Amino acid sequence: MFDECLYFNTTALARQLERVWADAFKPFELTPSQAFTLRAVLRKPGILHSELAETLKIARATATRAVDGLVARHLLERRPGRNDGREWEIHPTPEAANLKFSLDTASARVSEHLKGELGTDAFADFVRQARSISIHLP
Amino acid sequence: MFDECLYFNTTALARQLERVWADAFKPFELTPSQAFTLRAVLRKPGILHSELAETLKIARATATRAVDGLVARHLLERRPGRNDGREWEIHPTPEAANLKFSLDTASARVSEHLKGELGTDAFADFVRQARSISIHLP
DNA sequence: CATATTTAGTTGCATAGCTAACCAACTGAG
DNA sequence: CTCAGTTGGTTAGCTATGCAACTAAATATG
Repeated sequence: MFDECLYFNTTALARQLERVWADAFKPFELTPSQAFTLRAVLRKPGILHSELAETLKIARATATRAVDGLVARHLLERRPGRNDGREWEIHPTPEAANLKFSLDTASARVSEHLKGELGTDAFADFVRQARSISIHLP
Repeated sequence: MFDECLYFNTTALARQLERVWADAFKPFELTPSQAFTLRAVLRKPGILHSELAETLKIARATATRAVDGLVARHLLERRPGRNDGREWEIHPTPEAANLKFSLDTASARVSEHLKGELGTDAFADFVRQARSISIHLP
């Protein structure tokens, strides 16, 4: 009914992908949000909240909650920023460090599987276009 | 950081589009979800909850809530199904009927604007690809 | 026909996201 | 140096979504 609508089709696809990636991270008992938050910190230990929000393209408030949850699960910890007393560095715990490879692999496995179904080029084109549309939007 | 990730880029784009369409429907004091729910009913008055959920690609439970909200705002009403006592038909109120054209136009205006920025073909290709990926997913 | 199964819709509970308002710490202008 | 403004992060309150469990109605099966 809204076959030509960018909004409708993108949001519907996003919800569907949410389920696919949720399955992929289920073995770790992490939601996609949690897994991506963790992956971002694992790639840049000591990242600040504001950087994290920017990296994940979420609001700062949302980043606070995401980190809260992973701190509660002993996967992340906050340390006071060195120069600026308002800032907090986010560090992975050793437990989280052990997951780094598996998480990246879990996500890569889904991606590879979908590339198989959709064709590597179509897949890459779509992602590229998504980014391109994104940067054109307000 | 997740530049090549289908999940990441699609969900981020979806959130961004959410904001764009939210602006478009703001004059009606409707969120995008509400506006699309209403538009779906306006296109098919008497639609059943299950059909609505399928049309909007949301869970039935979510459809229930969406309709609840619009019933509370006197834009929709439920009528008992004719044949099957479990079913409910969803009908637009006269007040909602007045909005039909404006809502469709508001959405079309955003789309046209974006087509201008992104190029009509790129826009259409992307939407087509989104649907194509969607039907390949579980 | 009586009971078991399926189906339409709802409710409870949880997650992730947002904006707005806030606090505390930093910065800069006078 | 002080006070106004800015900035990093948090909190409050809201929406949309999902899954799982439920109710009630319809259907099927024996």
